[in-house]
Amino acid sequence: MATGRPGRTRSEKSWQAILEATRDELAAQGYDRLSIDRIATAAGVGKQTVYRWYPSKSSLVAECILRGYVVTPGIDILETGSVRDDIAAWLEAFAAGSRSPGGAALIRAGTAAAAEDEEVAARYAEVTKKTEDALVERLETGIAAGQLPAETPAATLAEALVGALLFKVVARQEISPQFISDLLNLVFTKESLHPEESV
Amino acid sequence: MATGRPGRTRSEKSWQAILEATRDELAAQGYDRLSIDRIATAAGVGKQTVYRWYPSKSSLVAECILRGYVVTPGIDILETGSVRDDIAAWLEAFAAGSRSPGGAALIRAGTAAAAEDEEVAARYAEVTKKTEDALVERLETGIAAGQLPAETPAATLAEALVGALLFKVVARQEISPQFISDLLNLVFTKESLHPEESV
Amino acid sequence: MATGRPGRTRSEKSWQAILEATRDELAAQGYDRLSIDRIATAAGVGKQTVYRWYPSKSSLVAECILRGYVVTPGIDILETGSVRDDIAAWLEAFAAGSRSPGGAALIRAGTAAAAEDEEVAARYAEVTKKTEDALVERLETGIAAGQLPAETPAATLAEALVGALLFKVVARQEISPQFISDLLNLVFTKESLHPEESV
Amino acid sequence: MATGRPGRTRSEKSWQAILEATRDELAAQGYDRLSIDRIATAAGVGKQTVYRWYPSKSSLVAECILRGYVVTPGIDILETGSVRDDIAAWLEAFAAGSRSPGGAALIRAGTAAAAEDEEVAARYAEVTKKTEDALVERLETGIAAGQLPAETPAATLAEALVGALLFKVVARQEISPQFISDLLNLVFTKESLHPEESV
DNA sequence: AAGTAAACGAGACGGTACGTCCTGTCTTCGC
DNA sequence: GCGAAGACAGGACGTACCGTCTCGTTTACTT
Repeated sequence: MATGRPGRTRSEKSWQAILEATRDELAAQGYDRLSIDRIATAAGVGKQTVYRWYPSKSSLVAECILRGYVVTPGIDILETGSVRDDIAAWLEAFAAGSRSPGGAALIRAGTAAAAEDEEVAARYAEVTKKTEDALVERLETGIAAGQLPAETPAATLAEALVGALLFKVVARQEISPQFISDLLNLVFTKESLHPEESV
Repeated sequence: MATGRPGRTRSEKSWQAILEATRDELAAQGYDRLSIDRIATAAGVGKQTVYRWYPSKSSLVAECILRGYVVTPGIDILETGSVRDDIAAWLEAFAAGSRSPGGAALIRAGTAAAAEDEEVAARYAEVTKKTEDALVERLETGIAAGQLPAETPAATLAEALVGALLFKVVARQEISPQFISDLLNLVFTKESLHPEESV
Repeated sequence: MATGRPGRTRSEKSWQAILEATRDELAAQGYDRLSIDRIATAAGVGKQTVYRWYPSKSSLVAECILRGYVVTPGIDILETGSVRDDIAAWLEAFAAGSRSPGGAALIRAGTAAAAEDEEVAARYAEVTKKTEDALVERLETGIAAGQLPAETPAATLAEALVGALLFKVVARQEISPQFISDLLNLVFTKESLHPEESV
Repeated sequence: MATGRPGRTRSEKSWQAILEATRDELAAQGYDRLSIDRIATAAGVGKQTVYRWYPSKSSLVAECILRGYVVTPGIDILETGSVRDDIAAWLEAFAAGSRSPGGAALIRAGTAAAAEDEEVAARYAEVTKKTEDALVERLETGIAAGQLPAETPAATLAEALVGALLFKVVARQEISPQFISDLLNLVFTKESLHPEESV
């Protein structure tokens, strides 16, 4: 695979080691305690190599987020026939992820990074958008199946759900079964077309 | 104001100058670019004075947040008779606040701080809780007035609304009238007791 | 010992540790392999403390030289009655110093530093001047005693002697007894008033 | 010009460009601020090509010195009949060289390099030796002509003269006509066989 | 003419050191 | 005795070079 450019080709291996080290540091230390020195050492790489790939701490983190190393609120949403069940499964999957060892730490670090830096925010939004799109798709199937009111604003609903969950993680509150159940009740109101509901 | 102790009393003025300088730095630089050195200089205060009041960057920011210097999603919620109108007014007030010059920057800095530090997260939750409580109160008045279903989980709804809004700010997306309108439609479903709504 | 200035007083101890560490590094590594990092670590001092005292590697070395940590071609010149014997003793003392473990290394490092940096050169000249002055004083006593021609240009002679010796050290050549003896014969020529000479 | 070996022949042009770039850097920056990177770039050459010719900064400088790019204290010594006049001419030529723009800078850089590195010192000594040999030759002619005492130690005298001059350059002092005149008076004492001298 | 191999320019690699900034602590003076 | 001023040890920053190691290309010698 010729590059056409002179000089040694950039090391794919170093690049991956950098991203992995960054993820580990993010989970262990959070965003503002990240140290490029430490990342480079952990990755077995010169500091200059880190800077050759990414000009700043924030763009490095942005890349990690974009590549799903950090915030991946599970894109896979089931399609079992019941929208409510599928959304419930997704909520529980997210809650489970946020309870895993580094899970919440990574989400918090990523959110902090997004809150502090415009570029990171853009990547963060890109990634959450994917989840929201998957949610929207499932919600619209539900609308088509008559399981949700026709005028449900799916995109906004998806955004609100993601926001609510991330907020819980940032505020360091547990995403309890009760919370999930309440959210479901809000989305699928009594008046909705899914009358068998109970908390 | 005699303290009964010998020696010079701690300067209230210094203390305020510190908090104000911190707020300004937070708005201008964000959380991880905060510098105690700069804060002390800007406040015209010795570094030790800062540390005398607050043992760390995070607890200083925690205090700023707690005292409403940073994230204040307007606690005052109207009671005009229509829950929907009152919630709409609150949403719009928040949106307006997030569009003001330092408004979004402060919210983002505070959120980043909360995401990175447990103590800050606790204060952050304390502050958002006040807003949520006010929302809950208004929602329950609405329920009592029959403007919302009896089984509406007010606390969770309040949390989700706050989360959704903060997420928009972090992701650097505008809180559009459409978004607000959609949120209202989600809360006050067509089948709800407020049928005259339209986007 | 009041300084009149606020703030912590500069640590005399740190300062001495820095100079000693510098001297050790100079002897061990030479001038251009000096590392401020290493000096600071060896002195048990923060790098900033080094820079607070000296703005650059060269001014640090300049100070070391000036304080006699580096090039001290023995100022003490005897006054036994015979100029020739006294100068011979001094030459031999210098030769001995240049043969001691770190002796030659320090002289070379200091000379390299002087050759590369104007400020160091000034201090270097200051120090060698002291030796030259002592030599001149002794030579003039000798002239007065009729042991040297009246018109001997003592200052230039002193400078030439110092230069010749330093050159030998830089060129990494031994200062042999023969060389010393030859120098003496040049200064105290056969025609001079010290007729008992033999190589 | 067949080499008998396969592969591209080493580029004479690159080699010269390297030496010239090194000399320019030495004159402009001194020895310890030399940068192989900069030399390679200035010479329009890959860094590896520099290292192919010379394994280190010091051996590169050693070569420059040896090839007379750096320290050339003028070998050509006249033979007019008067030793004193010829030595005087040489001293003045050296003084003139040390006053030329890059002249003193190159001498200082070379001396610094010699003081810091054994290999460079060896080449430096080789080059100064040539000058000393030429001086010795002229001095011995003078001795034979009866213009200097028979027992004059020519080699040591030559070494001392070179050392005295280089020391002046390193110490950044001008080689004044007075200094030259004094040196001559020392070598050719009043009692010597050239009595018509006066300052 | 095709093949082999060394040297070329370019430039990325793992590292070390730079000089600056900041942290949290300690110390000295002035109010 | 508090508070500003500021020095302290320590650690991270982003940059500059070190000497090495590929790249793709050019040039010479060998088949």
